Amino acid sequence: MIHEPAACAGRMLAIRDTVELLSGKWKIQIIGTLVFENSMKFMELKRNIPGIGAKMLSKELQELEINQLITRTVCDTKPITVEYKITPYGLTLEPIIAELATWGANHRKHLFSNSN
Amino acid sequence: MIHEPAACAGRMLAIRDTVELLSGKWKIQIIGTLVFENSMKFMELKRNIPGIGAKMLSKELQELEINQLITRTVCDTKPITVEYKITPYGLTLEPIIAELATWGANHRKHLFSNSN
DNA sequence: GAAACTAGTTTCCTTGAAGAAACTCATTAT
DNA sequence: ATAATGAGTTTCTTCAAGGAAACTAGTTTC
Repeated sequence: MIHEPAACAGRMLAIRDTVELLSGKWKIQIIGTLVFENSMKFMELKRNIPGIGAKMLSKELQELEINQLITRTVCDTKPITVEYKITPYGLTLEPIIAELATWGANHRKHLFSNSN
Repeated sequence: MIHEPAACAGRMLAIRDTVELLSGKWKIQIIGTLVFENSMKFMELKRNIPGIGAKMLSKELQELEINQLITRTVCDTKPITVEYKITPYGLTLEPIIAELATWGANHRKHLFSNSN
């Protein structure tokens, strides 16, 4: 923990990079699911993430793949299925996901204890 | 780490709660700055966060205050200044901010080692 | 009295993110 | 034949997030 202005600016840059990579309404949820389940088919993901449409799911998955956080594998099944899997690199996001989850869970308690 | 579907759904809910609380282009940066600097005036924040406009800064600060992550204190100076300060509760976001920062920093190295 | 400073607010405008619905295409079950 | 399934793509539309610029208001310095 350094307080030099330069180090601070670099830190803010890093934060912005991460946030931008995970931007979009569904990316964190997709990653969160895949970190947890390791691998899922397109339709399984769609069913698992309530409210998401095919277009959005497809788009977000493409962007995650471009950033090497997940892999896309076409499976030779009838009918064809596509398996999405988290990469080892994608798994390095797990601490972030975990912190978001524990903070959110705690926040519920905080709200409850505050609203008498 | 449980894999029951109910626990998984709850976990996803918690993640969404946190993400929503920090939604908006500037909130994480504001929190990041205030976690680091502890307290700042309106204009200091504006100068510290490149690109943000007065309207957005004001709006995001209001929302953060509503969620008790920061406090707003009018100082009796000439001209008046307003001090924004992170609350103890806001400080509990520090692990998230820290993870975002270290992941982003690491991502830079990853990109570098991957290109050529 | 003009200009400058802090801390905003107001108005007006643009653009991109997101959604809904229909469509493709290959295969297979009825 | 027709419906269903998986994995998308395409089109069309809308709404809200965000930005720019001007404005308020109180005080103070030039």
